[in-house]
Amino acid sequence: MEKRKKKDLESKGYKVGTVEEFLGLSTEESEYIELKLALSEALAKRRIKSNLTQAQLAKLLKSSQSRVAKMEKGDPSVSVDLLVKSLLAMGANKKSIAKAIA
Amino acid sequence: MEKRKKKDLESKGYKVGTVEEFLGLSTEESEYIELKLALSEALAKRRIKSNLTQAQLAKLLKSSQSRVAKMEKGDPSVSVDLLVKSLLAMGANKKSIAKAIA
DNA sequence: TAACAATATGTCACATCTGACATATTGTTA
DNA sequence: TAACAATATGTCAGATGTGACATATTGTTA
Repeated sequence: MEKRKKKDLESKGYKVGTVEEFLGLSTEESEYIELKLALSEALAKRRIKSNLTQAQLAKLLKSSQSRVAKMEKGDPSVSVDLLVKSLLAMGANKKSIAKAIA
Repeated sequence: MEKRKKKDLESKGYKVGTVEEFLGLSTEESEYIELKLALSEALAKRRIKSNLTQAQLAKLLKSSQSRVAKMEKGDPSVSVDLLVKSLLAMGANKKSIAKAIA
């Protein structure tokens, strides 16, 4: 946000900061969430590109449609492990995963 | 391995191939293991650089010395999640993690 | 080489993740 | 807008991961 606007808002009593500050997240927590989200998105993209439905991908992964949906949404119940394994199962490699994260 | 030597060994009845072939791992599995190992090593490096013992790092992470040892060894009982969270807790960010993996 | 510090290994109770199912919500197409 | 396909959400029993502890092994220093 530009400084001008920030001052304006603050003068009107708004507290202005980053999303992390607003939600009370440490950079550590927000980095973790962002990393997970990056993997989620990479997974969804790959699936779309492969013209698969969540149900079809689920079968491929020996999982379920509902879990795939949660993976793609970055649901808290989904681990980074599962995301990584799923990406690898779809043909990704370390390098492409690194790229997705960075 | 150079082709010459490979032929030699094969002529003597050895089966020569990659480690993955030898262990019967799919590329998917071996990529996963390599990725985990990369994170393990990154963690150990960071700890050494910070002049911490495993016990000290454990305290920092609210974990235990034995778990830190397992993390650094890439023990199967350790998840990628834990490795990532630990790295972030030590000051790493997405970018540095991506770099470690790639 | 004895004493100590650091790291490694095995085990387990408790916590978190997972696939599966049911069901709700949101597209899509006739 | 009805019928259908795809995605999303809630729940739970069983699977897997976790910190903690005990103890073994490996380094280090006197």
